[in-house]
Amino acid sequence: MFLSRNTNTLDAKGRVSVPADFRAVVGADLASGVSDFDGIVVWPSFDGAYLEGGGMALLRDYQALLENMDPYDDARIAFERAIFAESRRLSFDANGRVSLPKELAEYAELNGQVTFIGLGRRFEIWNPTKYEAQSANARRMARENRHRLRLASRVNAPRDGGAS
Amino acid sequence: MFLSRNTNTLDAKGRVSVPADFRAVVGADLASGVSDFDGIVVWPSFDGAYLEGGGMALLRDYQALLENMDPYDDARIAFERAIFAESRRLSFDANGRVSLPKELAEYAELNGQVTFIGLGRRFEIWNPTKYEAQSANARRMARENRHRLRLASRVNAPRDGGAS
DNA sequence: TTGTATCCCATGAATTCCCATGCTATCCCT
DNA sequence: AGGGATAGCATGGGAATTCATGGGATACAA
Repeated sequence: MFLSRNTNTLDAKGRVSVPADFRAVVGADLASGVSDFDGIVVWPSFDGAYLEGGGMALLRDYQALLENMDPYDDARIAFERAIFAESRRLSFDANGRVSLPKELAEYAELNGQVTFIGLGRRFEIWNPTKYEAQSANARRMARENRHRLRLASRVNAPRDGGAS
Repeated sequence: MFLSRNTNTLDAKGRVSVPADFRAVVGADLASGVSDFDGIVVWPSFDGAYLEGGGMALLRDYQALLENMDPYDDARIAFERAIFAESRRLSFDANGRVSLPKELAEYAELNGQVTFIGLGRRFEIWNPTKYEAQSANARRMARENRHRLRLASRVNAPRDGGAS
């Protein structure tokens, strides 16, 4: 599970260290045979100027999701083009860095510093300054909506689960 | 289940012993295969100057809750950013300590002593002095709302019957 | 050549690991 | 029940390892 937020430097050669925690996540997939690729997969978000990424396991999940949609559903085709076609495999070097293709860095307006954001099954890569605003906003909104963060009871799960 | 209140010292290296009871809780998850991580996960509360935490099992529960929401629901994104992105995996050393990242200690204004508060499925980490005021307040409010503390009847009542 | 991508090695800082200690609660034996 | 041994827990400090980062060398393509 990708957790935590981590800012690393993007050097002149376009390399950036992937946080060790993140490497451990995809490393576990590799060890357990879920994946055969020692690295991450990254693509430009279709929702803003940042990148999305994950391990091969995530891509498999998206593949399964899309294969359950109608083959000629326009949305399915659009997702395939926006995610699979735009994504790049970035493999780790001996020190746990990847080299970020220029197009991706430009798309997300990355220079100097980049922030990795763990979001559970996937992660995002942001320009640190751009993420600041997002983060402050998220905290405020999380606080306002905190009544919706109600875990189902583990013992006798009630029917409604009701955020009312 | 995380129970009781426990104050331990935060040393110069930022280490603090996790109460043995708490370690037993996450240890059980580990042994039963619910989790594969021997430690706790901690993040800054978005509701005050204290930390929230739990085991990986808790995070999975939150993940399940969030993945049932619309992927682009603003509240879902806010929770993901406020919890997953801000949380840190803290693994136990051989003596059951974790090292608390500086940002988290600063956020909760922790120095010298920290108080772990067991709250069932999750726990909180407070500056002991700050928690005092909170605690008195909680007792008063619990008293005012005592009529609402009505247990649901259990379908298969166990034999112990025990008003202990 | 020039730019680009990989691989290898070096380094400082931060983190983790390991061992030792005092204290307390528990157990066991008489 | 006394009293001593024992094990678990919280804490301190030093050593070793990992992590992020910079730079040089090498290979390949434009």
